[in-house]
Amino acid sequence: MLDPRRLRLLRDLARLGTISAVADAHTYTASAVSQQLSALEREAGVPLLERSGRRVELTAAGHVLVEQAELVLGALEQAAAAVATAGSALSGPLRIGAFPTAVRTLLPSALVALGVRHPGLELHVAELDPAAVPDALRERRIDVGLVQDYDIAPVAPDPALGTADLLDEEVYLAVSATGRIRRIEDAAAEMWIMASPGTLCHTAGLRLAQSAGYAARARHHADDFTTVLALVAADQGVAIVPQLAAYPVPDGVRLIALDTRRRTRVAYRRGSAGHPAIVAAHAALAEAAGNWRAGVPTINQSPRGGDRR
Amino acid sequence: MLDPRRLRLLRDLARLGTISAVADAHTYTASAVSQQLSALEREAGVPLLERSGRRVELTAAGHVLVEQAELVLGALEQAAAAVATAGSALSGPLRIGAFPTAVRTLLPSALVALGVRHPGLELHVAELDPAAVPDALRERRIDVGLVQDYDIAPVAPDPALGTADLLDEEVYLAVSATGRIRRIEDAAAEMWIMASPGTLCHTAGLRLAQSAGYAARARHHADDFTTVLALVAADQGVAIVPQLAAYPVPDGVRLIALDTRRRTRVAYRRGSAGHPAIVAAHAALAEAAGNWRAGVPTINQSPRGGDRR
DNA sequence: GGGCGAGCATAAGATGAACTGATGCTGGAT
DNA sequence: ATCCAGCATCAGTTCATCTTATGCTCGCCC
Repeated sequence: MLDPRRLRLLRDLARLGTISAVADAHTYTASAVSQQLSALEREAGVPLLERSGRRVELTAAGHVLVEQAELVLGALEQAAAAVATAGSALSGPLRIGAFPTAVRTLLPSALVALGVRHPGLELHVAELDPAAVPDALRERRIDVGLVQDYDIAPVAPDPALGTADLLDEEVYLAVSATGRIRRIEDAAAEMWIMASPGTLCHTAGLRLAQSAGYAARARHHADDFTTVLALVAADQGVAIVPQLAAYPVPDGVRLIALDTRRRTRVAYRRGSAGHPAIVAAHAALAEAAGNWRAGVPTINQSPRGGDRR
Repeated sequence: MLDPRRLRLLRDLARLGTISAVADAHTYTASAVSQQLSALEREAGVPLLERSGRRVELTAAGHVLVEQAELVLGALEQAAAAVATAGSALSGPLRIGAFPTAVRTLLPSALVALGVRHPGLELHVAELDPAAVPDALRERRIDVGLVQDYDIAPVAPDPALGTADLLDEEVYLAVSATGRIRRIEDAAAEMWIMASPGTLCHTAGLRLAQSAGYAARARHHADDFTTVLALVAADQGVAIVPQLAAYPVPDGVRLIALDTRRRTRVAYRRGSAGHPAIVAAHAALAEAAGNWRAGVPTINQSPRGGDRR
């Protein structure tokens, strides 16, 4: 009988490309992964890997088994969800991964709500960039995460995940309150405060500037929007800031509405949508998002923006 | 992540009723099964069992998980079949369970064919009564088995198995060549040589006598048809004998065609129909059955029998 | 071409999980 | 009341998984 833990390793090898990368992802040594995959080959009765230079590649049979592995792992997720639904009370760990702004703004009240409604749950929250959420879910480091996309930086859906809508936000150019900038086009000569390269915020910033006809000149990199806004207030540059991070607007900062929006979704492993802990987490987060939405203004004046509202 | 070996134990507990029976079926101790099921409860996060007198019963959540377990186990079988199909050559064990007459008549040539076509296969044959085949497949003691039913003793399909047609045989009353019996109705006063109670042959024999208006008087029990026919030839009684076991007809034995047939099917775990080893085994057995069919006569004269041919 | 590091496979050992055997408790049948 | 069935738990044994060490091949860069 094929072992699901080994199937996961094979699946992740197909995705990550090297045994070392899989070992890192699972906090194992490469040796452990190598031996487990050899054991899987013996179980399967056919070669699944072949040496290719320093690396290994999947054989045709290996690729077939990766596809089947997704079905098996999905069935296991569904089984776990079904049995949790049938149980009378939620218990056990629930690991939530969220980006820093959400941890600051949404998670406090969501955790309180979850703790009151389901005292048996062990709640764990970790800060995690949305781009890292799919891997963390796949590798079972978290059970629920937050993923995002911007109009101007769309993200393809990941087939291993299910998602549910949480937030749809305006996006602003944050500028000094004493400056003369009226539109993003006026910020060509400004210094930009950007997120770390590789993050979606960074990509979105680059593309927004490009849409306005120039390449953003990055002077600072900061991922924490509280820090970003403090720099803007101190006249150290301009920055792209989503709605969730913009309020309360610090003194010295003015917001200019932009022609894009950011969407945030709750993500979980496909098959686990019905798991009551996932359902509960989504409900608590949605409630927190609703409360947040009720407390912040909307400043987008564009006809397109209006249509969206 | 739920462990499939534990899911199998839970599934088998639902079917067998006690932890001791599951332990016997898996050649484990009850203690090992108890501990593994406790571990499954911890994995699942809900109680799956509750004490009921000396025994345990499944909770509602336990029943839900048993249903899900069948899906998971089926997905694993499919994965194994798919990867075996993708491999270039068959290798590994193939365990075939067959009733003694089939082992004697069909298996020799089937094994030769398999050995020639797939030298990487490790072939294992065990004698196994058709009534025991479903459990043996479920418990992975065998990979392919032979199951049967008679018109007069139908057997409900087992949802955990897939099957494929192999043989459709005549059924005879074997009597002494020197006797005066012409029909089964004439055998009311005869001593019967019957199979062991609990076997399908035994049940079919009882029912055939009942259909002829009397209760068969069992004097001997024997499961080996070679022995049965020797006893008939020695005038020790009459017996129900299927076509596969009847030929070559020993001296001193006469066959009377009966108004029922026996069907034999190749059985395997559901989901594993596409496994090339199963495909190969079925093909080899079907070929052997075809060869056997070409070498034996048919003596059934009844219109209904003729229709069937 | 040589040196260095990446990447993997294998062997030996350490650690954790699965299984056995012993024990004690509850229950069901006689 | 007695005996045996059935299970849960504990302690010990056995087996599986993971780590560490080692050696090999490959690929990149100087």
